Amino acid sequence: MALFAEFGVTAVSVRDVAAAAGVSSSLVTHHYATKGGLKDAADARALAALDQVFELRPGEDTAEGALASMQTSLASQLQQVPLLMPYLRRLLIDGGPAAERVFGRLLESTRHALGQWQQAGIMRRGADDDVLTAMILVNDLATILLRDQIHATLGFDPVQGAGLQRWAATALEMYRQEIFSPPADSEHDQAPRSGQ
Amino acid sequence: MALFAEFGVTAVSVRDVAAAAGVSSSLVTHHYATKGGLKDAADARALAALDQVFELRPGEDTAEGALASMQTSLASQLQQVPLLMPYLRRLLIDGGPAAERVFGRLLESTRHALGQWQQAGIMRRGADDDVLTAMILVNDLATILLRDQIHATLGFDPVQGAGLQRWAATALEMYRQEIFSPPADSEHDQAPRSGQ
DNA sequence: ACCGTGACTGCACATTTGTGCAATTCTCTG
DNA sequence: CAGAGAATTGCACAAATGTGCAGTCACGGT
Repeated sequence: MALFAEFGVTAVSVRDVAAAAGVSSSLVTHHYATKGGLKDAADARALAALDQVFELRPGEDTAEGALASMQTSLASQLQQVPLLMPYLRRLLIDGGPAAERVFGRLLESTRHALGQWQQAGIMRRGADDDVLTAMILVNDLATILLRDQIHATLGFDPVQGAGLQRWAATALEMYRQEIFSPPADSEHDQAPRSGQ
Repeated sequence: MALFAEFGVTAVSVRDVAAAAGVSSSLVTHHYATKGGLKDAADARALAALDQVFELRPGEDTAEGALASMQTSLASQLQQVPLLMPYLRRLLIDGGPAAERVFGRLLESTRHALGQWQQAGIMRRGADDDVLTAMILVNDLATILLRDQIHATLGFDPVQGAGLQRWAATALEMYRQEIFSPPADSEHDQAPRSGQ
């Protein structure tokens, strides 16, 4: 998974995988039959891990404490399973059925969370909620996809440690302006809104 | 460039390129010496096209009419040079010096545009403007990177025709809430802000 | 003690791929 | 029209790669 994620499937040979695992290349083909089988197994492992991640969600996204943007929750949860984040990146990049499946699932999870936030009154309704949901998800995923570029130009890693805090704070600031309710501690003047 | 963009450099052989061009593989190596030379030439061509795109910008981004989000302007300008958008996608995905260079240039262009908008008073200042600038750029690029996934799940192409209009409208709606000044035709109540 | 099953390996083979080289054809110029 | 230089090609070769096959070794159940 590490090799596939970093260099792409086609750029990695079965012998590379075998060498990284400290075994012979024959053993790899013995277990997974073909290279495609190996790729399928890696995809299945990633999808299973993602499923497990999503199982945890419904319990925690009712309170306002979970409001700290999809970026924070998604990135931190992915952090718990090493290799999953770079592999998810490669999965989305390479496209195909697995990518559509995982993207669809992420979209569904995002839709669910946003729906709860809207019902709780901490998020307003958009004019085009389907597109808005996808856009928020896409914005979050973009941080993963362009992680290296952001790191290289801004000087910090946006999905880890202090860099994540800084990036998430800006995302939160961006979303809080009317998409989410203005924060009470804002230095801007407040005004009643049509929402509630 | 089309083959590199769609399948990645390693997945495309020199013979593939030659076949697509209707010539022998020897001619390709004759002109570009090695496969790396071919890749470098393709990169140079893409970077030159991008440079040309950015030359046009300073003249038009003073008026409020140019406010229609970086997404619209970037995507529509890339549209004028076919192959550039998918190639830019592959460039950013594969990483490397060329990717850093083009990302840095895009970031500089974004910074310039946002600075002018802030000076014109149609955009407020953020708490962390460096990060906010990068985030806006990254959000726009994400539309290109995840184009296929968005298309597959939402049912329309977010970077072309009517789909672009719909996607850009949502982006504009998202950004207009306080990041840009609230539009005058908003149905929400208005309030004075500390900005100006 | 026997043996079947699975982990594991070395070897081989056909195909692909990058690259070099000699030869041929095309094109433009003096 | 002749020839120089570029365009273009066929061929070859070594390295890499996916895949198949026979065989060895460890181990748990009967």
